Amino acid sequence: MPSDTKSRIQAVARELFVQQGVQNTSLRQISDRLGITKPALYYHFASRDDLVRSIVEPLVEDIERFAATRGPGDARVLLEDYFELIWRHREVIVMMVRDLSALGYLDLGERMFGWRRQIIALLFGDEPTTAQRIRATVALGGMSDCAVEFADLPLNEVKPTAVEAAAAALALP
Amino acid sequence: MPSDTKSRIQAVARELFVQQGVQNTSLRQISDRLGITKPALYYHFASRDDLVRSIVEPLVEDIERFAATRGPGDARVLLEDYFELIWRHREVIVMMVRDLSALGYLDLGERMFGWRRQIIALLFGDEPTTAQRIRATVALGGMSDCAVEFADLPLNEVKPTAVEAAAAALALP
DNA sequence: GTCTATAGTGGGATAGAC
DNA sequence: GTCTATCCCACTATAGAC
Repeated sequence: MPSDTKSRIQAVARELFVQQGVQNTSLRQISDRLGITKPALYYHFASRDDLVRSIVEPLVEDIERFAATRGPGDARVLLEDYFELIWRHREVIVMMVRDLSALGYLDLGERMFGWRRQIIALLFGDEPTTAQRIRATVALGGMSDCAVEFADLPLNEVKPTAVEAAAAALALP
Repeated sequence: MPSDTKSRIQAVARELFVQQGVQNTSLRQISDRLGITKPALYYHFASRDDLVRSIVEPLVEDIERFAATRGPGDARVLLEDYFELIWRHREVIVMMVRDLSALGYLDLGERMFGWRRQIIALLFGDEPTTAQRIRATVALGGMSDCAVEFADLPLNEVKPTAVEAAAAALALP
């Protein structure tokens, strides 16, 4: 029954963060919309950063599990599963990429770089050539852009073509 | 002779913005590094936003000219020229994408959407199918990511493969 | 063209009552 | 769990002397 106050705070905060950016959203705005006062937030979260972190965490955990638990396998299936992963989290991804510098304390820049390297390793092995890394960047970055730009379309109108384009960028057979 | 104070302010500001984000950089930091005081900046720029705008402007003008003055032509050449365009501006693009929400007052989100639509029109005509728009997003977004992620490599080590991957994503012959 | 001094604002955060 | 009241801080911006 996660409709307690803590969850409601997170829901409102996520909505405001996505709409207008993390930096542009104050605790005041969040508490106002909930009909409570600013200090009340501090009963549920130790700090503003703590609140932001709690919203980004599910995405981070999902991606890290994806990159860590997967073995080498069919590249096309990997692209499909990766697309579904970022599609599930596309709202938080919008929030993240639009405000990366505001989330600097989470080291997201560095960590994203690490995730991508792991996925490239699944595609091309531990020592990919520069050309392979470039192709993988077009493929993975392009799919991310699709999940963001076509966020309002149904998944099955976007995924097949996005995966097809990414596979072509990778020069998959 | 653009080594006057105004240009030096812009150079220092751009460097700090790229390094640590726009929102995370204060006028104080900029003036300190220049060895002048904060109010001195206001002699050269009407406001903080005005300074930021002056740094983003060259990129915006270049892209808008690119999208506006070009006719339909060879798609691969278009990809090549587009890549060189974003490569030239990759530092400011890093700054922009890492802090999009801080630049909300410049309407960059909306305008980027418009630029991309114009370039897609050059590739696929005025009424592209959804599939064409998805493929174009993978191609153009993927190339942008490359310009950012491989910013330290020489152009001719990145461009050929990035363009090749983008062309494949578009399903070009 | 640059300074000193300061106004004015808004944010995050805490103390302590209820 | 939520409130009132308040602190402290950093920032943008302006006024006015030099």
